[in-house]
Amino acid sequence: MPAATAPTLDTVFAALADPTRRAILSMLLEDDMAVTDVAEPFEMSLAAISKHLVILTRAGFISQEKRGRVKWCKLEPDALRAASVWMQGFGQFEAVNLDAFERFLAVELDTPKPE
Amino acid sequence: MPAATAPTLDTVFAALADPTRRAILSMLLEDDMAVTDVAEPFEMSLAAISKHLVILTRAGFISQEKRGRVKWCKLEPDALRAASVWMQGFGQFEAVNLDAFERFLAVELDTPKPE
DNA sequence: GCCATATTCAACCATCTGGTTGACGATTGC
DNA sequence: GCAATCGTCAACCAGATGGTTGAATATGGC
Repeated sequence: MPAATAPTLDTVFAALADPTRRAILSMLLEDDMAVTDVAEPFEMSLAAISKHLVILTRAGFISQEKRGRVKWCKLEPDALRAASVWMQGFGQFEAVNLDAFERFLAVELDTPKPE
Repeated sequence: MPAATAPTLDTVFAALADPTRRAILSMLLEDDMAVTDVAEPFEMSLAAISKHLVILTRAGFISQEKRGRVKWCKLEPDALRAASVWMQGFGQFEAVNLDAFERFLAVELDTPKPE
């Protein structure tokens, strides 16, 4: 389930503004993980990590699927696209930049995508 | 003066998480502006805008130069690079994505850059 | 059935954030 | 010189954020 409500740039950037959450995303880059395993390397309670995961889910960065009693967290890299596109808009200063990136996006945004 | 202390991903993303600040950046995309002019379209006090500009400055997104009694704000698009690079790391999932973006960055990051 | 494991919920707390107002310091123009 | 303009500072406030603990809810294994 990729985020109930369409994530806004607000929620997307706010989610990325916390080092713990960015670290979690990096961990999930390697493989899907159970909540308990995500929490293991951090020096904070499981409940705190659980909250971070809710925020990441609402921002659309991860999806969570419960199999048995463990809940698996999976990275959803598509969520970074909206933010990335917004940011790259500021590259317009250098003509080369926009040009190159538009070609890049032409390929990247090929897949149809609601919202 | 491009930010006294090197901006962290924390400050960069936090700066982008506010709609007012993103709107300010968009305005500055068109041209440099005085603080008063930046504040004009918003329904909040000048002091509030002044605070937002401090946050954007600390994040490295803008620089401010005082000429006479007017302080001019100028966009500094380089600041987006670190964040952009970090984000694109998550594109690694799709080989195409990384490939295209690395070519893109190869050109973009040509200019030498500390940190 | 029962105990252990996995995760969330609820209440609480300190701190950060984004806004306000009013006073203040610089600078300009007449 | 003096009034007006530009911008920040300081104090304050409400609400969000990031953490805690302890209880509650599934589920799995024996």
